[in-house]
Amino acid sequence: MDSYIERINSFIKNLDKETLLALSNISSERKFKKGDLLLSENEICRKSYLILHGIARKYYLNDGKEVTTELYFENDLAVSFESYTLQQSSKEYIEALTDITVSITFYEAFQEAKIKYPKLLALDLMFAEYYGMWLENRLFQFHTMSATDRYLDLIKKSPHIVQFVPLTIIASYLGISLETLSRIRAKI
Amino acid sequence: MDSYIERINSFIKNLDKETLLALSNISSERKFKKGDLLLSENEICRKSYLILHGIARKYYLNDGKEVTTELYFENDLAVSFESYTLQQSSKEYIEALTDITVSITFYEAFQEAKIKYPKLLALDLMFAEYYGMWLENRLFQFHTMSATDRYLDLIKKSPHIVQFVPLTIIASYLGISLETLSRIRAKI
DNA sequence: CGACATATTGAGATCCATCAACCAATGTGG
DNA sequence: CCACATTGGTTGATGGATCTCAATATGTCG
Repeated sequence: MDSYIERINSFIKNLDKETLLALSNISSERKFKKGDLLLSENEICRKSYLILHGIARKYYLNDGKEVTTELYFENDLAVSFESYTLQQSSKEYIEALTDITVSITFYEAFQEAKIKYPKLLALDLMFAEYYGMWLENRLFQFHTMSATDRYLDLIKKSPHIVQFVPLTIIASYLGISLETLSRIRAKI
Repeated sequence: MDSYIERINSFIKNLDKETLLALSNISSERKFKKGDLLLSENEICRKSYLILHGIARKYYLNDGKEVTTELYFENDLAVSFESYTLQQSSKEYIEALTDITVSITFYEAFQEAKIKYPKLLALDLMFAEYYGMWLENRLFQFHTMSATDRYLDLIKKSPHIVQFVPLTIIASYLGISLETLSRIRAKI
């Protein structure tokens, strides 16, 4: 499943020049400061953000508490999936955890480009498929693994996460309390 | 999000005749008996199954225990997503919970048809998007809700499930033990 | 009817959340 | 440069949710 990202990247690299140009024509670079919100609740997610540099996260509020749903690093694509897909108001926030640089593509422009360049449609499908597999894997973890095992799996597969992301956020990403995470770490 | 299914159905209805014909040309109907496996672990999922009548489920084995990941009813599309997408061997089983009738479409034929008929590519994307949103919602439930709340949500949104699916399977679908589910039901 | 799958109920153990106190590092205004 | 606030993390005590094991009940089907 991990190699699917490589397949996507090689698909992008091998796009014809025309399609690549069309894609770059509807994308633009921008910087955000640590703490900035790229998307807020109740906004419609009209842009996708390709993280070029830095770290970001997606979260929602549940009973006033932040629940982190995804952490973004270099080359990750950040969107609030449901809000973006349905162009409806978002339940989620996207926040810069460090100063970041992103490549922004507008939903509307991408939709139009997909009609003209079917390869972009295929690319969109690949992104959706990758996200689906990623979600399935995450669901598997919640369905079958203990808090400790989820943490161990995280540091095994993504050791960089623990280096750069506060434990408070990691705990919420893993669906456990900060205190439990602290105790898990103490035991290892 | 629920209305997205309607959008997909109306998209299908409004397909041009040529595309519809192409689609029906690569599909065929078949019946399975209760208990039959449509897909086994270690097989590659080379077909998608549109449930025309009856009930099915998808599950995997974890420590020898069945973990149900999805329940299928009329008009649901059954595949092992990762196995189907990557054409790699499956970790999951698909099983008929009653006698069922399905419409089968082969992966290979559909891939070819998508190239010739870009609207099928768009349709494939819609299915993937719908599945992604469904997974996000399920993840939300595991991330934030108690066993009781997950059960209440299930009977609210899908009362038919409880009528036709054994509690053992519902418990595993909800990620709780059969005993806990039994106690939850007793309390209501 | 017997046999096997399915569901209920009880008792005890375990995992994890919550509440509260405390600590360390960092940053800021005076 | 200090005093103090803020943020992030640790540790302890306790309770609740849920699991596991075991016994029993109910249902279903040949």
